[in-house]
Amino acid sequence: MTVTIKDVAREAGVSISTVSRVINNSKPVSNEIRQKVLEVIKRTGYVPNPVARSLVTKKSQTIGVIVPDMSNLFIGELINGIEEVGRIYNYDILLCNSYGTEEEEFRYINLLKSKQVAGLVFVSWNMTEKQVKAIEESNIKAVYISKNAKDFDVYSVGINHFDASYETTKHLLEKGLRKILFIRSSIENTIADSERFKGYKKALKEYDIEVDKDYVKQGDMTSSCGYEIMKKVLENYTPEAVFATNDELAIGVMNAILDKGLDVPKDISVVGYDDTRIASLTRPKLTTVRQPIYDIGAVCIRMLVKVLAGEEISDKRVELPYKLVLRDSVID
Amino acid sequence: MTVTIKDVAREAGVSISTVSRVINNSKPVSNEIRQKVLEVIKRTGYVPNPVARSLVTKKSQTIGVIVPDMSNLFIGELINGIEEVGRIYNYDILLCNSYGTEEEEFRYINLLKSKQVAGLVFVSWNMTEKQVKAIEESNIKAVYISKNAKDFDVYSVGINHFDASYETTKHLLEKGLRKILFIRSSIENTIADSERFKGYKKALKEYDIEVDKDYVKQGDMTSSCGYEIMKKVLENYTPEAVFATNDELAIGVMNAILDKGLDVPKDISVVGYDDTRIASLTRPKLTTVRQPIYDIGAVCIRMLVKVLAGEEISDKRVELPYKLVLRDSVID
DNA sequence: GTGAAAGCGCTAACAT
DNA sequence: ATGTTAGCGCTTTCAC
Repeated sequence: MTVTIKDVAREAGVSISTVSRVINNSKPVSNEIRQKVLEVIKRTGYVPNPVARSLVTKKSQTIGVIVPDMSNLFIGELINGIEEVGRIYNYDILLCNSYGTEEEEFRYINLLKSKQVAGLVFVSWNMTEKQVKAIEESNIKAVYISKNAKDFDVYSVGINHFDASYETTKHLLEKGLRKILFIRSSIENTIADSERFKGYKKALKEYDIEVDKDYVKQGDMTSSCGYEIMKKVLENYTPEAVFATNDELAIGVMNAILDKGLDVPKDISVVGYDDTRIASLTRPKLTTVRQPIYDIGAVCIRMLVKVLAGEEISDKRVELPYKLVLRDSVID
Repeated sequence: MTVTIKDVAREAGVSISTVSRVINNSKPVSNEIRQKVLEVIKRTGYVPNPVARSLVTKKSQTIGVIVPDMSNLFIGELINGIEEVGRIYNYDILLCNSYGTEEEEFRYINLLKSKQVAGLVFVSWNMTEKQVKAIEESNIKAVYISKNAKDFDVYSVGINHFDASYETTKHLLEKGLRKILFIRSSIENTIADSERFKGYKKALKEYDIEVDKDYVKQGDMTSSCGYEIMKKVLENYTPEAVFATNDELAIGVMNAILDKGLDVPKDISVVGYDDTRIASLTRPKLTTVRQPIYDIGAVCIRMLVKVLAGEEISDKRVELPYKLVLRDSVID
């Protein structure tokens, strides 16, 4: 049988409240009794029942995490960070895979509410006003991770995509590359131009280059999409460089170029985004914008813990350092 | 305020027991009253509190999943399957990342027990007797996913690694390749030769080739490990083919060969294992053993649900079909 | 077929 | 500083 608070109380010759006080440090207990209780707890191997605890406190030690796809290196690494740091604060992770569909996201928000999760980490490729509304109405404290989280008045963690994109584009420009194809994620949902696109535009402008519509493509963030886009582009014209907004996309692009018999980077330079593990596995190795993915997850959960504790947060948006990692897919 | 069973009872003019009966279908309720209760539930948007429910039933609708690494394509895809199918059966996923360390695994087993999870999916690269013991003692029903799960008398899902490995090695042999380097995972923990290694040996034997110790290497399952192993090998001798027991490893191997100025597959053929998403992203594309990863997860959770329901399971070990996927990394 | 009541293991007033 | 007690929201005997 599992040992309960009652057993401990009886065994230690005290009331259950005293035991409760000891395990929660909620009220002063004389040192003598505390030691006695602790001893019994240790001896019996008592572990407080979190379910009973949740029932009365109406809070669990569980944090819901909604992600758009588990089989994605970015998400996986993110969860590593969320999970590991969450564990330090004694929180568990209840994982929900929405596959990026709004319907599922709403279902999960309700589910998590009924589960009385303490808080929520909401990860999305592109978040919307509607989602924020739904989460706010549920009264679940949340921290967001999304490319466009900056556009909302919510707690969020990420990098400065504008700067990163600007710096990357400028790097290509400095290498003498002019005709730069930009591949962005499909923008349905997003309010305005993405930060990344803005950064791209700013860099071009500094070089007095106009944004050519033919040089801005969009699609989902998969390698096959990158492959198809690039294949089609190469049938019509040949850019000098491609800036893809994630690594998989970039690899798809690179493969399309390679399969066409062209060389990367000699004929066309390619740069990716994220620096997931595959970025250094390709040949040529991919030059890419490194996001500190694990840290984003870690900081995110720390932020949530703070919010849950009612601590004051100076800035709702936290931006971590990024880095343009120079490898072999951009001409030197 | 959230609406409780009491509210529904009052509103419907019945007792809470009756409400409980209709929501659980646990005992007959007159149709008239049932309709009335259902109507109130619908109108008020009542959702039973799963926490309170767990407290009394001592079971939750949560399934614990212990994995060795989230940022791994194999694991990610597996979780997709587990999560999606689990959801169908109304189970949630409580995710635990053990980083492959025994200590964490044991901590999680205890944690999950205290959380009163309904069941457990235990994923490990290489499971041990000790782990099985710990899980059995915890009394949590579990299904295992591990290369060597077959060696234990537990519920498990996977593919027939012996056959797959045999077929793959034979394929290389048939292509005229003789000096085949086999890279296995580090074998501490494992009782005997792995199924995969046995398959490799059987194929060699059929061709009257003796297993050469220099041609069997081991290490962890990362690309960098594969790279290092291969780099060192190439300093001493040149195999005709390499059979790596996962894709990342294989890609590391391939890169070491490429970086040395040799060609894949002309100089050396390489074959991987798993067919994760990166397998078709490399150039040359990787020939590999496809495991139906998503399905393994899906079948696994279905099996667990059955076990939890007390259904009879004809065979504790379920093996799904695998397939040797021919791409470009093996000479034709 | 339905209701009253006990109790799951715990926390948090309220007493003392 | 410690004990008593009332629930948290639900399931489940046990009566009727």
